[in-house]
Amino acid sequence: MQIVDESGAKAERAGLNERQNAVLESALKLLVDGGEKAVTTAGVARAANCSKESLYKWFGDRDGLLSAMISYQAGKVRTVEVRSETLTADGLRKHLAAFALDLLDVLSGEVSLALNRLAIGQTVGRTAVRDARGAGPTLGRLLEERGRRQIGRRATTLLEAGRKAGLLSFDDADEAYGTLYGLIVTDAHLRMLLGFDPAALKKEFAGRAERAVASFLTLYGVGAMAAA
Amino acid sequence: MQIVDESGAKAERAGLNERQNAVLESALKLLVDGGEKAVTTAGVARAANCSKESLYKWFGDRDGLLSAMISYQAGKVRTVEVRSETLTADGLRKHLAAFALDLLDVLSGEVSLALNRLAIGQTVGRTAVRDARGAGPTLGRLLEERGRRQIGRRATTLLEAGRKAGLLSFDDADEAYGTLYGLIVTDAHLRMLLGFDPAALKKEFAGRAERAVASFLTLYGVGAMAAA
DNA sequence: ACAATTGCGTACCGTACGGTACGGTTCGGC
DNA sequence: GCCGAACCGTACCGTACGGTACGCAATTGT
Repeated sequence: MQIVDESGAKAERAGLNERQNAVLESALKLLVDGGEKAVTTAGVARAANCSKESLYKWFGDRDGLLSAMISYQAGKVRTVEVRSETLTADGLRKHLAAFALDLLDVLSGEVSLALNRLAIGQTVGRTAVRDARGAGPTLGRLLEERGRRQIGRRATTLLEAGRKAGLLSFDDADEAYGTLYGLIVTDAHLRMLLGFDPAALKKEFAGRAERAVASFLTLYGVGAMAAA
Repeated sequence: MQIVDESGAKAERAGLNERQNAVLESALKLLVDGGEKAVTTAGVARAANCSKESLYKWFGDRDGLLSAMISYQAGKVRTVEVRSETLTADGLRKHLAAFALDLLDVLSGEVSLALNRLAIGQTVGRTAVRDARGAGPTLGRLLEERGRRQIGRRATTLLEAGRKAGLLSFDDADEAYGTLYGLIVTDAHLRMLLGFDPAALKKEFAGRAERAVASFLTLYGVGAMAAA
């Protein structure tokens, strides 16, 4: 396989060319509406109009394919940086609300749910089914580092900005973020992973986000900020 | 709630005799340290010293076996009723702290984690892999109803008692419970499901529970109760 | 125009698993 | 002492999947 020039329009994520991304897209589609068992090498090859041999050449292994799917999807998530100065009380509240909605949106996404199910299904004990070969990091680790970490960074920087602006008060930003996360998500994520219809929960998202932010500000807000 | 060991004489849960419970115990052991793929009919039969034919006679199906495993394990969880009268401020705080610790304990249990992984792994979209035959409710539903529901009931009755005693203030008990759950668990459950070592998290349980209860009381406590 | 690379389609192999069938054995009732 | 039921151990069958090999078309470089 040769490395094609990177100037090709878009994508080219992580050294994968356009064709391979298309394959991953097909594989993700299969995963979303068929579960892990639907992601067979033959099935992916058929769905993507490529040969199994190419799959193995590109991804080395079924596990390699699965890992690539996670990395590929994670690469799609864009975090929006927040400008730390000019942070008013109402601005912070709005930013927090927006974050809450984004978080719920991401977590309830079909692809996200499918990938989480995949990674969890591969997990056993505190490691994961380890292939004979080296087989890089666990799928769970991969998902956590590429997914949750990114979102967490965005949140903590926002919280730090709030503290610098004298609007929030806390010792440990990570702990505060943990609280915020818990208030927003509660057990909705797990229930969706278990099959609860996301559509039914999505209707509550707005209210849920609002209440979570209100509670969070009650706990960590300074002065007027803490008023419900 | 506590995990009781009913190995003595009785049990006979849900129409299953002692022998079959022993088989389920073996199957759970296999699941815990081998993941779903380790629970093969032949493997269970070998581990339990029974024949495959008996497995099929008793549980009808591999899915039936998996369902029985969930039901069986869920039957072990006993919820401790709380006496609603004579509820002092400090008593409520203690009860909440105890609940928080119990919740974290249950969720971090190896068997619980393995079963959650199993149910999640079987889930696809908003349903689950549906067997040819009727095949009762989804494993995810089963797990949610027999596990989470029970714990939730205990919590909500405790919260109701607190409200009746004039110590707490909220409109919707379920919503308040959701907040409590989120404050306690945050994303610890998901991370453990993804393979994060529970032992590493268990050290924080005490502190985490305490902080969660304090935050909860700040949000929902009445008067002196709300003081950290 | 020719050679080489790439990749598709398909056929193939070994294995592992779900599910069934069968012979032998234990155990309780009569 | 005999009978039937329950059950164990094992062998067996069909299938599906991961992974590899091969033949042939298309594309690319020279």
